[in-house]
Amino acid sequence: MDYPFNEIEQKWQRIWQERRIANAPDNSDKKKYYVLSMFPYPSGVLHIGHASNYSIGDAISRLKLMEGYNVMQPMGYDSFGMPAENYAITHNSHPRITTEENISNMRKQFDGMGFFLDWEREVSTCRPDYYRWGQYIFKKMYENDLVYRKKSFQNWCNQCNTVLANEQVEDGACWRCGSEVEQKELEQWYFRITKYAEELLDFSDVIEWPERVMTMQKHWIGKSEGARIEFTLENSDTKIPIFTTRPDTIYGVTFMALPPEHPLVQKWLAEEPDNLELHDFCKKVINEDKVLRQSADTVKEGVFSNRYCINPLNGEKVQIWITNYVLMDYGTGAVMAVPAHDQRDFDFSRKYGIPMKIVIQNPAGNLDLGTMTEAYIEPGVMVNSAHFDGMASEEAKSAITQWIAQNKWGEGTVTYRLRDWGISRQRYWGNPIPIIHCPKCGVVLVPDEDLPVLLPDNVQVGKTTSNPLLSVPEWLNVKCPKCGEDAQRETDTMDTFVDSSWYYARYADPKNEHLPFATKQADYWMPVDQYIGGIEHACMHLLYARFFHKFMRDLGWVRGNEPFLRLLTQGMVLKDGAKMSKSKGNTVDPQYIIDRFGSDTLRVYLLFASPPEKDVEWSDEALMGAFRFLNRIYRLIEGNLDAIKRGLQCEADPQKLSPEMKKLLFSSHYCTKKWLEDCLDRMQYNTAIAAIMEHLNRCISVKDTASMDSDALAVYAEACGIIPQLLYPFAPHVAEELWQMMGFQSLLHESGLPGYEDEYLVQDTITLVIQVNGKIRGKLEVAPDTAPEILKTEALQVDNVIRALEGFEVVKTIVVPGKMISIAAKPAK
RNA sequence: GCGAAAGUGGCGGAAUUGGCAGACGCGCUGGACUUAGGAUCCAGUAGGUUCACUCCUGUAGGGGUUCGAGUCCCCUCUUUCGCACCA
Repeated sequence: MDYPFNEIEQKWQRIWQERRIANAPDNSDKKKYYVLSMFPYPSGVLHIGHASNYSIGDAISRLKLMEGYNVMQPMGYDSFGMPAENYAITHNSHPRITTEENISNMRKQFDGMGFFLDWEREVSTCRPDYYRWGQYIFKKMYENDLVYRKKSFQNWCNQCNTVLANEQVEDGACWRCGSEVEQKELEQWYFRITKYAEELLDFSDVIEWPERVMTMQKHWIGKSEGARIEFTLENSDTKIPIFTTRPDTIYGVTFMALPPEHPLVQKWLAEEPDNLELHDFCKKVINEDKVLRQSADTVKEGVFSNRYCINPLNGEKVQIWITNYVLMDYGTGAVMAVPAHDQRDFDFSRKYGIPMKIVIQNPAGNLDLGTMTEAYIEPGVMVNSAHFDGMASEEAKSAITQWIAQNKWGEGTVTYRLRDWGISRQRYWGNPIPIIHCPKCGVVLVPDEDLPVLLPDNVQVGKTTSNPLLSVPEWLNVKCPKCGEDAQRETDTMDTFVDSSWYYARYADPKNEHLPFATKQADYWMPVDQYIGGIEHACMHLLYARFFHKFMRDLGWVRGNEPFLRLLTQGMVLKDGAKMSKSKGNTVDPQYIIDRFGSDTLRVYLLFASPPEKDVEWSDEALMGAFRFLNRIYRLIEGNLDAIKRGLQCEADPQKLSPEMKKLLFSSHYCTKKWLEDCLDRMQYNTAIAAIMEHLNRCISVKDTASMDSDALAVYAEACGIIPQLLYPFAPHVAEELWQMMGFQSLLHESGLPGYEDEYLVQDTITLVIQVNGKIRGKLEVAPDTAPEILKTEALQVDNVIRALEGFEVVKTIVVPGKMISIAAKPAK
């Protein structure tokens, strides 16, 4: 018979709810612990990935609860965005309706898992009581010069009518509809995240983040040190600033490389309408897929501009080329090309026959233009570089930078790969940007008292070819808050990553009607102690949230520099070696598992399969193993309930125990110790569960409880009695049930963490291994405190050791306390 | 191309500080039981050798350090991930 998981799970879910165990009070004398899992997009179905992710968070929460913390684990929905809008379109409905339906469906499934979640703190980003404060934060950023509008070239999909991020363009086509992506010059709203670039590189205030994530962010931010140098356009005052990390190569500049988007190039295009070569080239390059164009294997191309600029250091005339390999939005958008010492410039100059000049000689001194097959990019000795000749090139970097600064040609500077964050989206289902465009006053912020700018309901999503917001005149047309004249609302909505950049703070004070959250609440709850989510957000959500947090800190809203102290990047649940997805048809429905085996079984399976940060391959058989495990526990306790209950009233005299009971006593304490280390220090729940299994096997192997004396009963009851406590973080329902069956009145988390005593971990005898020349040749049962000299003597008397030493003489004997005796021997003469 | 991580039985994984490799689970083999169940219980399960004791081999491959290496060092291979014209 299977244990009645269904009944048990419903019962305890009801009791937890009635007792409000997951509703964390804001004012408590207890220390807080804030556990957060990344909130889901409300697809309407809880999938195995959610179940896995949230089972980890739940285990952590319940452990911290047992430890005595005031634990908050909230949940919400990332409900704005294209998926929600498209879902509504395909279901011929409105996203507000479909989203709320989906949320209520997901909520039921969450409840079925029995997660410890504070639903009174629920947030949903598409609800006005939440997005209002996103608009408020936008305004604060605007007022602090962190928001600006910029015209630039963007990936544009004609079919979807919106800007696409680079990663949403596949082989030059829209990832969603497959139509060709164009480059469109658009005015877009940007967040000045680069202002925090330097600070975002600093992780000294996080406690435990995966090295991998920090490295990814550091690479993404991509700090490089170099110099900004101004070249002057020939016969003109126009300056062309460049950025280089190699000022030591400046005497080797033979051409200047500009991208077609460069303002100077745009100016020349306008000046020379008949220059077809230039026009065709620029048009072609600009319309190329950004991703393709930026790939390293794209062939370098360019056209000569018929113009020159002057190298300020030596006054040399330098050809200006328009090329496809320079990026407008990195550095200054212009490159001083040094073909002899940069591979890209080398390739380009060989193709177009541009001169080269060696200015750094290799250590062998044999670098020669005639024989070079690739650029020499290593350090060396300066040559052809005026008074810097003879200097080591590494040294020359700073010397030349100084020389440049002294002569006011430029200065030493730092550039980041990180770009400002384009947050404009030309879609309906997102947070409206609280801006009004007035013909007279220009860009005007919507006054606080008019927030939120509500999304109008009466749009027909998917029916218009442009942003649906443009088709709602009563929403679009407003009076300017400043001058009262006719004006229009901004129709761009915000990237949904904006919504998720501060939700963790809203949970601290989710119902606040006057502020995003009160500082008092934030002071108590922030920062998040443990954050859990997928690694795919390493350079997006996790970076954006850190940026927001630092901004909110600068406003005085939060203390501390980091939003997430500890980060756990959980693995995925795979099936047939691939991520589960509807299109592949390899999904497993958690509800199906819960109905047949219960949520406790699903949780134990997921947590036991591997350490939390690793991927797990789904296995029906292994799931059954988890189910059998819980059944075995249930049978053990239910079947021996009388003995356990009696035993709980007894105290054991350790001196009077049989060897079997001594072993059981040891097992209880040893298992608890291991469990505590695995759960709290290492967060490795698979081995914690393995420890429970081992202990369970030991308990089950003890038969005949009927004839036990009171000492044995006490030990037996303790051994069985700790199991519900140890099980609680992983299978809370059945743990509570068994705990109650044994007669305890309290809820399990109120029992505190189980403890162990060192005195019971001491064994009468221990087994030492004897090695001869690194190979195991025997074992020795001894008292733990046996002196090393005695061990050495005894080891040499073991039969097998004697045999192994025949014809050898002992050179050295090493005793590793509690572990082994290692004998080194060499052949006897 | 650059950078990072990883590679352990038939499978998921364990071995925390260099100290009994394969804990625990799945699967498999043999047996017991019968309320015939997605059951339970017992025994076994890295490979080879042996009736058995023993012995030999074994943590991707090769070398090294050490009394002792899955663990540390060097080289090679494979896989995964990230970045990929960032001047």
